[in-house]
Order: sequence, then structure tokens, then C-alpha cells
Amino acid sequence: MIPTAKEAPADAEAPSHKLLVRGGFIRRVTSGVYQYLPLGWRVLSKVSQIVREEMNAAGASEMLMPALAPTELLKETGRAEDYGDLLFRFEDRHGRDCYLGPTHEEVITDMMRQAVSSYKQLPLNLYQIQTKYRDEFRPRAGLLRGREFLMKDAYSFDISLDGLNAAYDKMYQAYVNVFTRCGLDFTVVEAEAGPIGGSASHEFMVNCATGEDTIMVCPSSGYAANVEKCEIGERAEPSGGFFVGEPSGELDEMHTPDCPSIEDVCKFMKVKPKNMLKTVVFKVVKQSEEEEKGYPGDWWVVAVVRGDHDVNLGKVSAISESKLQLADPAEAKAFGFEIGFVSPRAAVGKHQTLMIVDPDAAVGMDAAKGKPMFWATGADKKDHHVKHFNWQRDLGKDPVAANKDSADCFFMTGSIRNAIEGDPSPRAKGVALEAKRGIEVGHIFKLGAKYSSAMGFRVSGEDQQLHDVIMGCYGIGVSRAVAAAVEMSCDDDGIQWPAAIAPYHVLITVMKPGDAKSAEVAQQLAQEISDAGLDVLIDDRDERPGSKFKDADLIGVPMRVTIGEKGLAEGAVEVKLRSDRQSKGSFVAIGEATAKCVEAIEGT
RNA sequence: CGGGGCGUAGCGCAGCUUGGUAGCGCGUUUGACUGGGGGUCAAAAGGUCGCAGGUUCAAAUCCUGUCGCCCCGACCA
Repeated sequence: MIPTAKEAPADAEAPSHKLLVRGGFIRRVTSGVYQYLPLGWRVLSKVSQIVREEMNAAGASEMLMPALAPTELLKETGRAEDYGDLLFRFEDRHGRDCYLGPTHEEVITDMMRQAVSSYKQLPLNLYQIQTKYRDEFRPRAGLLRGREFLMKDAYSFDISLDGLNAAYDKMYQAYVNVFTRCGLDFTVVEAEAGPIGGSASHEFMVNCATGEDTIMVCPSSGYAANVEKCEIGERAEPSGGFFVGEPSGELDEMHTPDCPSIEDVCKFMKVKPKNMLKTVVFKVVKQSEEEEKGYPGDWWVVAVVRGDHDVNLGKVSAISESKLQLADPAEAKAFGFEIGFVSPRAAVGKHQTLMIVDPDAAVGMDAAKGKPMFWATGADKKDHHVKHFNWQRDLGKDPVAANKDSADCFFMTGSIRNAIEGDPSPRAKGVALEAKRGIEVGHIFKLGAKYSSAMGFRVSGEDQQLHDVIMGCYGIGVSRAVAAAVEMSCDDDGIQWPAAIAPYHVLITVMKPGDAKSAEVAQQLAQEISDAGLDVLIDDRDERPGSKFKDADLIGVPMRVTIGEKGLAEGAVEVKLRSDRQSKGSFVAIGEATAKCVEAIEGT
């Protein structure tokens, strides 16, 4: 049952999607949901087995949790809300609220709090390999982002932070082992913890130009992080100081109708995005208690970056030491912020407003050209923008002086944007960050006590007191790893599986299926190769040679053994590596073919 | 959730503007030739044209509604 197809389904775009469908590995059942045909299941099983072996070696125990669970569990941690529409939810016949697990922190913590009550039972690490459900806004690219997918999730439980760190390091190493064994080319990057929460996090990214995620790497120090997390090295202060510089011209207001994006505005005004100031308004949801006391009431944070840069909420939050959310346009307007057309001037004179300007935006002089910096920005009224904005002139006071006045701290500079290629590395002086694309196949988190404290999972410690259990969680997208392997290594003709996860190691192609001698040699070779520990598939279909070779290349079995008349006449068969695109393959004596295969597979 | 597009045979598509017998390629089945990179010839099977209404003597085609799917963006592991 290997239904191959000449043409890819019309809805497939990504190479892995097209090739896995064409090669008869998977078929779509509905949006974001796939079935694994025998070939696909073999690959998936091989990846699972590698994961299983490495998890076991790292001291984790396999178990299986249900995909179906009561929503009450998620309500304990507030994630029923946090997940929102991403969660598959429904009522059973009795009207009880249920969900299909997108991940299993609550389910396992519920089990553990019943089963574990003493520090003597810890540490523990439990994992499962199971189907997960996430009702993605937009499933895409076949197995790369599905609504149902296979995932390995592990959870560690420790009594102390030291214990967590040890468990985390062990998992980190296990992940390196897993992806190395799978033959994947990957980079480990620092990551934001995201909605799962916690204190530290790493992502394992398969390096691949078609990847969805952008990662930043420092070629010198080895530092790597995803764009959201990536720090930016110190940016030099202009010689004259931030904000200092003469105006580049008279403030020039323009009518800019129907320009919702920076790009549109730039096109309309004939200005480059890097000469725009982008101003994003946040409302403070929660601030530190100290500030709360000193300045009760609503606070606003105005973030200013260059038009070609993106504001990073995490960084703004960190610098302002408060929890933020994007301002509601109507509410902000009432306070004097015309969202979409806000300029830094809007912050002037407002109380309880903190303006943070990214260093690249806080420039008054264009050092390269040796003349005043030209800035365009919003005009603080609907459908209008201005040219020749100048920090010192247009803020109505000297921003530098304002910044130094501790009593009026509404103005500061800070690194608040996403890193982009060419930014200074945070770990090596004078080195520029490089941007790469990747596919996230693994993610590990230090959760701390987020779930245990929310769900009341405490154990008594040596000191006879109750302690929140310290948790970590560790995920591998098994089905996504399969797709990533294809994205990473394929060509126009098909897939090139790494040997460790190939559905079969050797494909024996019988040129004359009806021929008794050919059949005999095929059977004999298959037995030998199988006895040598390799997986063998025989293609004895009554097809044209061309079709067979095309299919062989498509399904991507690493080693091909061809039994044909030419060779048989001399007691030989032809062996060829899938990765070898040029040569015709070489003839070897039938007796040596097995050794040749073993050598080739072990060598990869 | 915004923008764009698509639902006609297992797969890929045409037909729709201007309503009138359901078409092509691949695949499948049968036979013959052929036999080292998707071969040739001949014959055959296979479709309530996504679904529901409406207009009409007549609807794949026009109108309304609805469902499903894909791509881009936003968002996200």
C-alpha cells in the first residue's frame, strides 16, 4: 500500500507536504488532520523509537494520558481562558465541558498531586508520545502545522530549583541526542517561555530556509535566540548624545488617506521606512507595587522605534517593569492618542505616561551623512503624517534634560525592538548577528511552580514543611520532525531520508518481475540484508523501469539495489545511493551486495 | 480575525462570459507490442458538477443562501 502520485495535490505548497503526499506517506483527512499510511507510519515510528530510547536513557518513564479531559482541570490554572479558540472544546451528552489536550501539564499534575506527597518520591520525570489537538487559526504545510499532531511531552518534578536545573540539563542533552540521531541539522536557541509559562526555555530548530521561524545567531560566540528573545548588543550613543541635532526642515504636515500600514504611508509620502518613527501605545495592566503606591491610576507606555523595526512587547514590559497590553484605540483616543497616527509629541505633557525610545530612533544627527536626521512620523490626527520631525524642537522641551530629571521620568531610551540581521551581537563585540530560518521541533521549559502552586501540588520536605513542586516540561513535535527532515533534505525528484528514520534502508528494484532468476536473487538478497539488521522493501511490481526508478527516488529510501538482466548475466547487481544524483551506480557481485548496503547505511 | 482564491471522475484541470446530450490529461481495467529513468496502440469502466433554495420549457453555467478547502497577513509551540 504505497500509493504514489505523479502530481501533487493542488492544495500543497510546502515541499514536505507535496512529497509526503505524492510518496504515499500521508493523506489529508480534513484541514490540518492527516492519516499515516504504512510508509508514513514507519517513519513516524522510527522517530518515536529514537525519542523513546533517549528519554528512557535519560531516566524518564513512559506513560500514556488521555487526549480527552474535563475542562475543570484547565480552569484550575486559568488556561481554559488563555488558550481561547486554540482549544478543542465541547460538551459531552451530560453537558459536561470537555477538551482535547493541546498539552498535558494539568492532567499530569492532577495525577501527581494524588500520587505523590513526599520529597522522598522525587525527583520524577514522566513522558508520553501522544496525539495532541490544537484548533489552529490556520493549519498549513501538511504535517508542519496540523490541528492533530504527534508529540512527545515530558514533565519533570523536583523538590528544588537545583533539581529542576539538573533535570533540565539532562533533557537538553537528551534532545541533542534525539535530533542528532534523527540526522537533523539543528540549532538550539534561547526562547521566550510563552503561554506555558516559566523561567527559562530553549527551542530546537531544524535549519531550513523554508522554516516558519526566524532565529538570530552570533557567528562568533555561538549565541542563538529566536527573534522575540534575542538581545541586541549595545548600540553606540551618537557623539553628540541621543536626541541632539538640528531640524532637517520645517515641520511639514501631509494628508495621508487610506494608509493603514507604515509601508503605505512611506509609499505615499515617498519616505523610507527607516526614516519613519513608529509609535506604539500600550496600557499598563499591572505594575510593581512600589510604583502602584507612588502613582495610582492608569498608566500608559509609549514605545518608539524606527519604522523598519518591530516593537518587542517583552522588552518594553521588562524595561517599564509592568505588564502591558496594546492600547484599545477608542480608550487611547480619549486620552489623546490617535492610534495609527501617534507621534512622540503625543506623550508630551501627559501624566502617568512613560515614553521609551529605541536607541536607533533616538537619533538627532545622521552620522553617516553628517547632517541633521530626517524623520517622518504621525501628526496625531487621523489620516495625517508629518515630515522633518525633530526631537528637540518638537517635543517642546529638551528631551535630554527631561530624561535626566528624576522627578519627571516620562522619557527614556531603551532597547525595545526585535533584533534584525546585522544588529550587534550581545555576546561578542563588533560582531553582527545573522538571521536564519528554522522549524521548531523541540521546546524545553523550566516551569517552576506555576502549575503546582495553581493546582495545589505540594509535598512535605525534609524540613517537615509543605513545598510547591518545581516542574519542567519538555516537548518534541514528532510528526513535525518528520516533515522537517523532508524540508531539510529533498530535491525535485523526491525525499532523501536520513538513514536513521528512513521507512526502509534498502529498496530492491526487480527489473523483470516475471523472471525466476531475478525473483530468486531478490528474495535471497532481501533475506540477507534483513538478517544484517536493515529494513528492506522489494519492488517487484510489473511496471516500467522508469516508473520504478521515479518512485524509488520519490519515497527516498537511502540505498537502492537493482536486479536486472545486465548484472545477472555476470552474477552482479547494481547498488546506488539515493543521495548520489550523478553517477549511474556501480555493479557488485551478488554476494557482496549486503556488505555494501550495511557499509553505506552505517556510513550515513 | 482581515485580504485573495477554489469546490466538475481517484489526482490535476477545461467547460460557466452568451443556459440546451458531461469533457481533457494522469491513474484504473482488458488486450497487444514493449522492457534501465513515468513507453506505444486499441478498447473499457468511472461524475446526484460541494450542499440547499430560486429564476427558467431547460441550470455545471444565472441569482440567493450555506458548507468545505487553500493561499497571504495578523497570531501562535
